Amino acid sequence: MSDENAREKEESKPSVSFIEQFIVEDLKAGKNNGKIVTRFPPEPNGYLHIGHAKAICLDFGMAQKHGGKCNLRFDDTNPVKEEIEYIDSIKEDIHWLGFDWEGREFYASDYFGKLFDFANELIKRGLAYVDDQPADLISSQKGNPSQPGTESPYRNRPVNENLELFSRMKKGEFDEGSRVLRARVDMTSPNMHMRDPIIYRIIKSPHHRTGSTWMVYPMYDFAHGQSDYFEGITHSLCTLEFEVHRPLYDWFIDQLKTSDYRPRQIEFNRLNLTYTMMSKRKLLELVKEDKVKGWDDPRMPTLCGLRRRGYTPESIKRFVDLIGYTKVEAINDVSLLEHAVREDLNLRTPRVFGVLNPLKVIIKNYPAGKVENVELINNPEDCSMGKRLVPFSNEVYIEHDDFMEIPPNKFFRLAPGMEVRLKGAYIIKCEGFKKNDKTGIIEEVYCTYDPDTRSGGFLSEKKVKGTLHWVSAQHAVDAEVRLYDRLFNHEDPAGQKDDDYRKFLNPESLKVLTACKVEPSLAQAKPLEKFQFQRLGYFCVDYDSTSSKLVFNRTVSLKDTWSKINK
RNA sequence: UGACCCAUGGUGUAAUUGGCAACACGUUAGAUUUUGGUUCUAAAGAGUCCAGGUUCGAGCCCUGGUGGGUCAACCA
Repeated sequence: MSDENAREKEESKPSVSFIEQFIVEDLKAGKNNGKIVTRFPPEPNGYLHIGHAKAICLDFGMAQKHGGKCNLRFDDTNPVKEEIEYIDSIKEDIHWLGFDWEGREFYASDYFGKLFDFANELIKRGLAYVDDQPADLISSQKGNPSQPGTESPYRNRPVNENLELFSRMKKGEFDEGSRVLRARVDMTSPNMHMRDPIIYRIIKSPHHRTGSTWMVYPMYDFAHGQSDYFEGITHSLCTLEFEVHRPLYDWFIDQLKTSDYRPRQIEFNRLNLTYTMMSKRKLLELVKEDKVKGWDDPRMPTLCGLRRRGYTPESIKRFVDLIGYTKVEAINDVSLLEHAVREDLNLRTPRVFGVLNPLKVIIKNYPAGKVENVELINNPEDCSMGKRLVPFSNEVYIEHDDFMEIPPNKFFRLAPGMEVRLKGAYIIKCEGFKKNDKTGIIEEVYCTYDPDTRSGGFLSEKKVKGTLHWVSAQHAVDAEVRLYDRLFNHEDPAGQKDDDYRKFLNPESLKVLTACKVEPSLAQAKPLEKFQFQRLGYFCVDYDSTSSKLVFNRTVSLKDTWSKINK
């Protein structure tokens, strides 16, 4: 690339999402005193997944880029679904991604008092009322999207009565489901959310933070926008399905605001990935039904699952950056995510030798008992990562797939009469092999080596078509390797209605290889340490295996051009 | 028979706001390579859902269609 091109490429500005355009316009117009404050508002009812990462990158990223702040706020308005366990995992995952809320850790439950006061204020203004009807009746009175609703008989209840009933609801004098507080908006609105939405319901389960102080809890619509307002949020970024909630969001803000300040809700498209399912509820089912081995199962799209699988925060952020934010309901190809992780791992991981499916090669003319340490470059992409010594001897393991008795065309590896280089060591030639007559399985391969072809040596320039990775048999470290395929074999299990996603579960999604051999240097590898097993893919050391062996999770395979040739 | 939102190569996004449709992934071919990886080079692939309109000029603005999505939890 010429200097000019390089400069041009570097200078070409990254495209700016429509959201960022809105933000820049607002800032320019001096809205909200020219400040930007965002928030990331998870409900603590599950683990964060890569879809949340998309939101996190936007919420924290926009604030960071435009000199603002981003709060962490737990949307904990429904005690029956929420648990403290999730709060800790959420915080850990956000930090892992590399974002920080700088101590601004808030909870919707912090505002229960203010929210309650505001509800009473609405009642006094004739904008809210207690409805004594059961859920199904209220629901049917709402009509349907093409037919207006009808008003509740309690809609015009006197203010004092409303005030008293609501106060008694709060104290727990009534049963769950017996009464609700509704905003008095417009039963004929074409927008269902404006048809006197329920804003408070009676729940008697204790809340993980406020205990049994409250017997009434605000609904999402009555908590979210107001919480934004209380925190001084300027841009409330959420996913597309909340678009129809925006008029109601604005309606409450209108009742609440006392100055020019007002938060603005902007919606963007949710992340969908092929062969992946992102519904928290269904992910929870997978965990509970033991379809996977926990929230951090490396096949899960959760951040802890991806982390355990070997994904880096950088690769996830890069991916999010690549897919962008729009209002189109897109389905993103997992291959783009895999590209992002390969791109990152290629630069940062040391290359090592590991053999997943060992086949013993005996080098007949190499002195038994002799050991040479051959020098290998840890990472050709980054020479600062140095070199290491790997022991070589007369018996080595190679990949079973790297030998074929009858090789097809363009097979560049070992076969009778063929020569290959053992990377970093010698060129060897196959002179014979041992085959089990009953099973037809090749059990050993016999070779000779050419002493002059040692890497860096006299005839090291000699070319052969294939270069194999290997592990000295006597020095090899036993290891277990877990290969993960996609969890679903359907491109879009997320699009399936109800619980259909189960029938797309891929029974082949986990393969455990227990006879693997890896080079001795790996004996000291630490949990979550990442490597590229030469010619095999990127691997990550697992952290809590039940196996006594070293366990590796395969993050992702290398791009495999051979299988394409083979087809 | 409603309201709101959306529509650009196979996929995801761009298009200086009305000026020759670009980038990434993927695909194909070639070069390099002691990883069939990486890197590099090239190619194929959309004329922007449809029909009108405004304009010298429309992916972008207007009108009308078509297709898809969201909304009728005391979930968020």
